[in-house]
Amino acid sequence: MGRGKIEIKRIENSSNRQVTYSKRRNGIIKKAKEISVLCDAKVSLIIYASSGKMHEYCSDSTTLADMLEQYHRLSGKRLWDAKHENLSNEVDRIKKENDSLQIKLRHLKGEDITTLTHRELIALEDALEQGLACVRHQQSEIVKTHRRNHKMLEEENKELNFILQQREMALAAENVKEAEYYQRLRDYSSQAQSFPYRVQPFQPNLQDHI
Amino acid sequence: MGRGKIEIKRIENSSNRQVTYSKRRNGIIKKAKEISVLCDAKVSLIIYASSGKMHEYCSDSTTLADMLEQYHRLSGKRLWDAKHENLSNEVDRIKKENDSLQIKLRHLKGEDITTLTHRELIALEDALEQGLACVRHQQSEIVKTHRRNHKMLEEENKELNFILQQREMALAAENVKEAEYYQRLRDYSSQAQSFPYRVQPFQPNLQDHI
DNA sequence: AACTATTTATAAGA
DNA sequence: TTCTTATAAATAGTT
Repeated sequence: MGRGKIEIKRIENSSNRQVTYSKRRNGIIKKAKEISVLCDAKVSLIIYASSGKMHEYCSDSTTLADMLEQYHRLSGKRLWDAKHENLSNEVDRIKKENDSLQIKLRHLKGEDITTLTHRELIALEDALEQGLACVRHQQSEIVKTHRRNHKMLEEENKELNFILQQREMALAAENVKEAEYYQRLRDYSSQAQSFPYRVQPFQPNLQDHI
Repeated sequence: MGRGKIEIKRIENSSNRQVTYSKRRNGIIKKAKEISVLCDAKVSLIIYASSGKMHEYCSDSTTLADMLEQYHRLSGKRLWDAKHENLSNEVDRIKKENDSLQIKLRHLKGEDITTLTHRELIALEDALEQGLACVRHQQSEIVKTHRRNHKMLEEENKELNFILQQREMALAAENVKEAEYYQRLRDYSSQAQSFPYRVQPFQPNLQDHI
């Protein structure tokens, strides 16, 4: 449709191709709009020019995501990447694992065991007994540790008490010395000014005991 | 383009709409093919009729999945993001649940319990004890059932044996009768041809005893 | 589904 | 790109 008929094959002239692309792209999008209005249809249209530029059209009544969702439902083909599929599979796998764990857990708690065989019950009993043994062993370990700690604290206490005592005794001795010194001082001063040399006041070195 | 101009608005006549849809759908798809050949473009076109039927076109040089991948690259919009995200979250959630179940299970088996507190160990011990109690109760139930079944079989056996005995006794009685009959027969024949009437041979009815 | 009068799209040119 | 216009193509209404 135009001044001359054209063959439907790649337009070799690049700028011609570009112009035709632009015109026909608009044409298609117009047609898409028209059919979606006239016939109540949903249309999704994505066009990439060879240049890489993208144009899209999607009917007002829907979204591209909706269209693809519906595509999946109708055709069964999943358009999105393998990742999605992988995730789906993983969810299923983990859910199954989860269920089996839940069942095991319930069995160990003694629930839902009426369907178990004699053999299974024996295995379960063994597991429970072993678990119980481990738990009790661990409890006794804790008690032992507590005792050990308690003992250590006690010894430390004793030692500290001993040191304290020593210091108190040292302090008492110093006090005695000091008392004697002041007594002597009083004795000298009662013998009047005749005392010929200056006496250094006593300075107990408390730093050693702090 | 047609016998008369039409306004671009929903065609109310249903069959008209259907016909127009069909014609224009073909038209668009033809246009899509043409532009993709003439201009080296990639086109993806999905159309849903209001009836729900789907038609699609995708340039030979590509696939719908490719188109969407490119769509994502060019527009940054992931069309299935929400779903993907949901699945991811679900995987994470279930994995966490799984881990916690695994840990609980290991604890019940007496593994990895060195980090537990005294309080936790006591709870664990209680759970194990209760589990063990349930399992043992179930075991005793099974034994009881077995015993009951055994008893029933024994009684059934006894009954069958009794019936068998009765039948053997009946059979023995028949045998005695038969022997007496043949003895009498021999006695008669030893008294020569004087016996005036024909004797029916004895036919024991064994059917009654089978 | 086929026909055809008419509208619409567009190729080529400016 | 955009406008113009001759012509090809699409299609609305009809059969």
